[in-house]
Amino acid sequence: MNKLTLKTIAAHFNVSVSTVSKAINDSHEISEELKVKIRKFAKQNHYKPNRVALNLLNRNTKTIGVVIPNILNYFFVQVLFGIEQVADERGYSIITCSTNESLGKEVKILDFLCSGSVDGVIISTVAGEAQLSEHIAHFEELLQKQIPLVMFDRVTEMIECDKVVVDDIEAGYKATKHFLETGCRSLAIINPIPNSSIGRLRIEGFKRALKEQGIPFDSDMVVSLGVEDDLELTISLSLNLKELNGILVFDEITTVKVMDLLRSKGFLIPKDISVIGFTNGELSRYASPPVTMISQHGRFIGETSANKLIDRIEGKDDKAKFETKTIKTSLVVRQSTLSMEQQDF
Amino acid sequence: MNKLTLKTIAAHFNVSVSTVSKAINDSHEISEELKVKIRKFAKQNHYKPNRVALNLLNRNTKTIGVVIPNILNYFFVQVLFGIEQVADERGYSIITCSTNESLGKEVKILDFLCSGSVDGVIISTVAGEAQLSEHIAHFEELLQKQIPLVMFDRVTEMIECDKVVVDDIEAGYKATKHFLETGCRSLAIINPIPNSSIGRLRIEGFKRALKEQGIPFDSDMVVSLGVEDDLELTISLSLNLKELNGILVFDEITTVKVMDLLRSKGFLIPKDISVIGFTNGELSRYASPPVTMISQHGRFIGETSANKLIDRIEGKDDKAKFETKTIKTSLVVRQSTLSMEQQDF
DNA sequence: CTGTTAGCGCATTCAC
DNA sequence: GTGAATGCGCTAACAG
Repeated sequence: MNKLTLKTIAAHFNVSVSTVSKAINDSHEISEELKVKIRKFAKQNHYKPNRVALNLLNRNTKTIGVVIPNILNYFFVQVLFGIEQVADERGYSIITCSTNESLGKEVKILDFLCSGSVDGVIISTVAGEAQLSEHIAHFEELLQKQIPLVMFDRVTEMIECDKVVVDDIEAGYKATKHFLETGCRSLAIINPIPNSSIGRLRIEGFKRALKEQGIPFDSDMVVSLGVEDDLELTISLSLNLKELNGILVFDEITTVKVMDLLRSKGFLIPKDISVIGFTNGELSRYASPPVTMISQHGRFIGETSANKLIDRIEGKDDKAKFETKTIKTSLVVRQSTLSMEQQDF
Repeated sequence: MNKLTLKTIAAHFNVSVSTVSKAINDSHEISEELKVKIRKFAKQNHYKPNRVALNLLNRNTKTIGVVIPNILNYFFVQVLFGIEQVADERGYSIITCSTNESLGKEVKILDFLCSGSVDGVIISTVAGEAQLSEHIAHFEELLQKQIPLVMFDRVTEMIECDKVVVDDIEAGYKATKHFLETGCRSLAIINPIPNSSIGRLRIEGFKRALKEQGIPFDSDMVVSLGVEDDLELTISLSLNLKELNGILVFDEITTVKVMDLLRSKGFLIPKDISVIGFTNGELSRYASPPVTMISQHGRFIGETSANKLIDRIEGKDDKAKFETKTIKTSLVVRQSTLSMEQQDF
């Protein structure tokens, strides 16, 4: 009973394959009697049309490929969750690929995704702008094959497609302003994603907020942290913690690590140093103290991306020009920063 | 240039489709000259064989379906990570489905997965034993279609397949013993997965450890927590916190929530009440105090499941009887429990 | 009402 | 060396 196909059923009833097909699809062309017989048999034996065959026939797969840099990062999981929701509602499955922050793997994955296994792709690329200028071929292949593409979060201007981005300038501005408003004026940034353009944008917002208050920006305020770098070493080499009273960190896990480090060195948060992080996940909520965070609304980003992609796939906005949607962030104020009132005294 | 197929290429060179196919697959039957010409053209235009067509031809998809109850749960993400690793190494893709703890959705998903889109399935079922006895059909269909199936974590004896389980009895025992050894003898359990058999096993281990010390077990010690239940209300109705000195919680997020609650009621952890949780994720490491946890080694569970499934798919252990692998847990001791030394004085 | 034919894209016989 | 024919499982157009 391994393979139950139209053919098998046809043989069983001594009719033709197309008759069975029509019967199962409830065509009016087939006699009621025969239809009932066939459908009953099909139901009993759990007949299901082979999706692969249908995919070949319809030239679609009702599947979308999702490519993220790291599945252990809560932000991306939130996005994935949003995508999953929408995909499910609209009748699509998702095939998830993690690049583990490796450009090589990203190329391999995109190559694979070009081969007809998916109807469209949602990606947050691992490639920084420098790398992309040399290594953009894997994207162009997708575009050339007319496979709809939506980039989110880590995007690039070098590729023309729909995009869903966070308003990172505003996010950096908002966080910095909160520092300033609560009396923290000696600030630093820790950037664990130095290759990505989003870091640059957040720093842009940081600068803007400083400028408004007439505080000069100095590039020493920004500490880049490579994947391999030791947090403690890097920080002790680059920052004079005693003079700081606010640190902005660009991802969630690094945020709590920085807080651990500060505590172990005897600093009190937020009394001595305030901390604001990015990505409002569970870690921030239950860390001690609970962390003031920029929420990028990952789930909403996922939903937006998925809806846009599926619209594209289904040709709903066939002629519409590519669109970049900007998702506003929120500052979720908790106890790792001083309160406004506290500061007033 | 949308669709570049063998046919297109054949037309371009005025040869037959099969010639092109052979040329591209480097068959010795084709003249060197023509082969070079065709292959060069194919490369330049990024020809890629259509995977869907190949799937239909080979009757496989090199894809495995992964079904988990909740993608926002760190344990499952860890497992997913492990599966992804192995799948990638062995040339498979994964299609991820989340049931959101809904049996109805699980049925739908399994139904979908039966239709030939995957070569095998890895699942942690949402169904408790009671539900399964009424609702096992969706699994039997998979088995009947000879689609290899591996269950992990939340498994059931009612289905015959390969399984990867956590040694939950031992885990419950280990955690309880740690309480007892650090002087906590008045214990309680909070169980947010009351439908699942794994809760029962952990409680089993709990009882065993109590018995060894001659402490009677009372079913009031176990508090079940439904998805909709309010944590604070349920606890205040069921437990007398002042008399307790140890709480064992069966998942990670509930663990930190319980700790938050205890703190807000003025209890010190671990001085007044010790806490041990399940799933050793980031939350536990960075909570305050860092939490003593049972680690189930989710990533390893994922790797083991994926390897077993792919072995099955590729017929490497065709005749081998179904196997249940038990993964040992570890107790990761941190500061939410008293230290042994402390206790000695 | 039912069956025949054709084709989705590909690889694999088997003729020539 | 090259090409025609076959079939994976299915649907749709067209005959009967």
